[in-house]
Amino acid sequence: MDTPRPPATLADVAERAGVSRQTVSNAINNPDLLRPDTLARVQAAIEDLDYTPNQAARHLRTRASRLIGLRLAPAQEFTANMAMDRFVHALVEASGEAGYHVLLFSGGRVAEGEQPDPLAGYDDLLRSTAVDAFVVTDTYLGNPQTVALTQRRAPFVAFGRPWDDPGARHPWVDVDGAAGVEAATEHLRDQGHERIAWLGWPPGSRIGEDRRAGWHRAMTASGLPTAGLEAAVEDGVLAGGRAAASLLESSAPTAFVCASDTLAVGVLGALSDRGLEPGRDVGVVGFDDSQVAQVMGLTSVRQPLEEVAVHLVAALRALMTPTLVAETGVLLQPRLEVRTTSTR
Amino acid sequence: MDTPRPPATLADVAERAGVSRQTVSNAINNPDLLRPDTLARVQAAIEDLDYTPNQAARHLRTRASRLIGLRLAPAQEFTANMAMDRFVHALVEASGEAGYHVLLFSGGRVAEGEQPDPLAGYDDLLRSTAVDAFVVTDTYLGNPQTVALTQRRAPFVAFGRPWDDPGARHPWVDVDGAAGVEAATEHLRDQGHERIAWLGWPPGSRIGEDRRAGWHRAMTASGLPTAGLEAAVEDGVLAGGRAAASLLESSAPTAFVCASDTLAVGVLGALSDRGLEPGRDVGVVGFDDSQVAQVMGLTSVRQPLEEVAVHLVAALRALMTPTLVAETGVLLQPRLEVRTTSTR
DNA sequence: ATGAAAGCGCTAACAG
DNA sequence: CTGTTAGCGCTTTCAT
Repeated sequence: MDTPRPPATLADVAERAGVSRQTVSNAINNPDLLRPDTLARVQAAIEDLDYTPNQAARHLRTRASRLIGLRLAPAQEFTANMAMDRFVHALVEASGEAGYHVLLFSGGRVAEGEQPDPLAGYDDLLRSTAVDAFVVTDTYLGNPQTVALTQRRAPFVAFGRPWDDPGARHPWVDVDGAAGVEAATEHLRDQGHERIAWLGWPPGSRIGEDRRAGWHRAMTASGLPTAGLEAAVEDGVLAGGRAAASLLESSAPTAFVCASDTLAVGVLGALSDRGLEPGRDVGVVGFDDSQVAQVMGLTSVRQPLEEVAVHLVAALRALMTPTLVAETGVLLQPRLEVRTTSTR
Repeated sequence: MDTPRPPATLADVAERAGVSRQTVSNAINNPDLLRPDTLARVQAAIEDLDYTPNQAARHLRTRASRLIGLRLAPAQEFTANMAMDRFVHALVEASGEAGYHVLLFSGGRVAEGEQPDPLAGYDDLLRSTAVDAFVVTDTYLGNPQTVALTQRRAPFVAFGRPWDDPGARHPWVDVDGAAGVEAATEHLRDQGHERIAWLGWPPGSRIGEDRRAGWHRAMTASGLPTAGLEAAVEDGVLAGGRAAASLLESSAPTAFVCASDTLAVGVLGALSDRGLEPGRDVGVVGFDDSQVAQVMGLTSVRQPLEEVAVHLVAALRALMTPTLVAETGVLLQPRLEVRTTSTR
């Protein structure tokens, strides 16, 4: 019990079971090739010896590590990080079910004043056969890495549409932000609101434009006015608060749909300054269903990250199984998490 | 450019450089063994061929994967998850600097009505040589896994003190919660508060008791009253709000120190219900410096997770380097992040 | 300072 | 259905 005996190997099991090493290997990887009684004998030996295959040896032989690489963004990139935690969880879970583990690596230190190298880390991991494939998450940056990875013939799937690259061939999974915002807007309309404002980001963010489109679509479809009812500011509580104050001043909206929970929190602050109560007086909806939203009772659009992860893993498996062919694009629907800031 | 040429191997490099394979290996792992000119020639060949050592082969030979295992807790365990995101980031960063990657695995699905197996996943990863060591984070559960891992002679370090196990021999790193809360309490006292209430968790959580001790220590040291100025409730916004309301009613505190940001948000709600302004009227301090605190302007005790990660990795390296000997315990000081809810 | 030989533990390919 | 042979790419002896 106290001797750190080296772990059993295939050969040990084979000897104990009175079969060849190959048969043990088959017992593990292709059980149906064995006669039931042989199989049972081998399994008993495995049990007795507490045998677990050595991954390194298996990897060397099969040229597969059963590891999926995920790069953690170096800094807080815009707003997407709010949900990163949940996404990582979901991915680990989904990968685990498929027999994969998730290997985290960092974007690498960014030297002062230098552009972060979007490819840092990928290359080494790939060529050193440390991972079998990647999940790329920050495609909204203009996805320089997706084209680079494609060039390198690296197997990868993206969480996020290839917005700027209509020729992209890689599998991707994304969430329909526009539909989410549309549903949020309709929800506010159903609560009796007519002057529903959009608080979004400055132009240039495809995700931001997509979300705004959802608001605009819902408003025009319902015959509601949009003129003067929108503002675009950097993601931040203060900026959101100021923009909300100014909108309240200029165009008297009775509800706000926001591109992020952060902006929505800013709106909440502006309301509080004016003695207005969220929900009863003014409806507010955020985006991402972050911890902030959950804790503050903020109605928010929630991305189905668990589902995203499952689809990503499925695509990955398809990618790595020559006989399977992966869907190239999957668009998932978010859900509106209704809380107190949008109901009277 | 288009041919997916197989990656170069050591032999390729050796041939190109006109040396033996062993020399190339030395060039990489023990450069000082080579004559400068040979070294340069080998390095040029490596460059030309874009060579990266095959990890699987290296792992098999050296019996080390340069992977650190981190288990993601199955569910939302109490309050600690608020900071998990930041911690994972920090660990990935610190590991990367030391040439390690982080392998994430899940606690495994917990069958309906069953106890989650605290050891699920560890065993296989270890024996299959998939990881070299583990970082264990949820020691506050009564750390069943630390003893189990110790028995199995698995190299691991813990984020969290071995509260219930004075005989524990494994390295650990923790944050001095008591000192953090003490500093928070003193900060409120310095702001002129005398009736400072403690809003904590029900007994039974060592972390909770530790934090409470910090408040109590600061109060008695300053000769301030504590009687009737505390409440213990489950972690939650609603529970925190109710407890705060009841304390305000019964003992008129002018400030609250809370065991978590969640509880502090509850206090904020209770204040708002009464038309009291956080900071000006009543001081409020939370714990963890979560996104919620940052977004709401909540003063909070911030754990130095980056530093924790660095120490954990250092301990891990010591553990795996026979010549080095690791410190068994490191206690780090948190920092008070002062925002608007505690200043007038 | 450099090279030759051996083998880590496994599985693919082929025989029987 | 089972066994034999070979070798994945690397590093650790041990010679030179």
